[in-house]
Amino acid sequence: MRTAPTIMHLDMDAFFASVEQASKPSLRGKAVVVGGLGPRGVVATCSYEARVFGVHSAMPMGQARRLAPNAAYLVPRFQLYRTISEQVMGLLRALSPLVEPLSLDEAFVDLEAAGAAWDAESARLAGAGLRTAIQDVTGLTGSVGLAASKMLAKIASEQAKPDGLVLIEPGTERAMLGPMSVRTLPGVGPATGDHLRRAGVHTVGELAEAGEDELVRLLGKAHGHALYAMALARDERPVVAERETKSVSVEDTYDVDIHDRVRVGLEVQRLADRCVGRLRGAGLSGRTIVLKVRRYDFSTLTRSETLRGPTDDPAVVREAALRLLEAVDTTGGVRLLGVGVSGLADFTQEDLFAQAAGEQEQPAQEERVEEGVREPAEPEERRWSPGHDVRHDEYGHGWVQGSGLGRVTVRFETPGSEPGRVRTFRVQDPHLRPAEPLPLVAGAEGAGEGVAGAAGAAGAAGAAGAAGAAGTPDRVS
DNA sequence: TCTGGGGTCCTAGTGCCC
DNA sequence: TCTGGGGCACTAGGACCC
Repeated sequence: MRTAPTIMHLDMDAFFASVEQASKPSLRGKAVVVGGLGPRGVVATCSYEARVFGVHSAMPMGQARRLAPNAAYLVPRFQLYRTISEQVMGLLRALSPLVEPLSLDEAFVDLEAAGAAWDAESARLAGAGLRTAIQDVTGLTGSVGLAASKMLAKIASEQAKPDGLVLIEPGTERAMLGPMSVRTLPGVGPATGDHLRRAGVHTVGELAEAGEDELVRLLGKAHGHALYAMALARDERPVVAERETKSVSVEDTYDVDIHDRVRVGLEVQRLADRCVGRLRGAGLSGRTIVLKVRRYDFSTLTRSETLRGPTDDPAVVREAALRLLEAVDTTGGVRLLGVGVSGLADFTQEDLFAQAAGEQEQPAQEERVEEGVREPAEPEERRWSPGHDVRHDEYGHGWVQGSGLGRVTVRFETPGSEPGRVRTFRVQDPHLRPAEPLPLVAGAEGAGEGVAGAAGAAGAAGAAGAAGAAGTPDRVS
């Protein structure tokens, strides 16, 4: 392990919710919950204001609504988050070529690799500079952890949240870790935590005292060795810039359990097509087809089949997935279906079977799937998702606050404006159209088209708290 | 109250080959 | 010829992460 704290972990604060607050002035300082809004949705992220009520990630949305009934509930806008994430990753890469993204809002950076830092002081300066740059470019805050290993840098950034910087001085690690809960360590979730607790191990210090042999006996070889090393603050994993994708999958949870076997089959084919679309988009093919079924009682099973060679042929994947489905009992209903491909290669080598199957190939597009299985088609029923941007011919740029009963409620404001007013329209109003998100900071590029009206710095303190998240419409057009 | 979606990694059982 | 063991591929499931 290195002797200077030159590994950095960046974690954007409540990322999805913060992006929504930055783009919607009326939500700043308010409880914001982002996640699936259907009957089986869960919370993806929520603002710190919502966490005060006990709301947290992975919580069922119904429970969140009971805890924070006045919060703003929005669906995720992944395309926008990806755009902002790319801006942040660009800032990291300007610091060092060795950047390891973990997700849209997290990354490790090896500061030593490019000479960006060599000791505690230079690392702290680099971290502080990065936080300022992120704020300038995106208007958002991120927390930075600096330490001599990835594990410790991640723990440090967790301690730094929200909007802070923590540096763990080399030599102090074990004393710091000792009293912490075992759940602090990466890889210790509810199951392992419970397992350890039953064995009388609660803290990282007790984990180290238990000894390697005991941990291997309790948790298995790989996990036991890894956890013992972490308990001693030993972590030699390097920052890896390029990671190969190992599998590609898509899955859907249905609002209501599906009982009809024919419908299940159609859904599996639709998922197979979507999965192949992703696979092809990434220039990949794969050998192993995986079907995932979650039944009415939440029991989950997977079935897989390995082909003779990698494929990206939708017909081949569809047929394999349907063969796997034949061996699954779906009586009682299914709540989730998924199709995945693993054993990936960056080439396609269709074998004879695949070619034979290709002779009766059908188009990969989802349009192939029969009606009645899919979402209602536009434009008969225009759908206005909460949180999505819109433009009105007369009132300009805004976002959907809610819709129902043939009405859609829109708040007209932009990232740089004061909190805006709410108006309600008919869902079919010809003057209202979906719009691209505006940049969070005036002048920042790439967050969408049409920067008009986005003047002024995002995050302006004066904008916070001036309007309720669920304001009453003041006009119906 | 009732549990998303997209991943990675590990373990254990089984069958096959040498 | 029989048996055992190692190595490997495959399959299924579980835990964990964001």
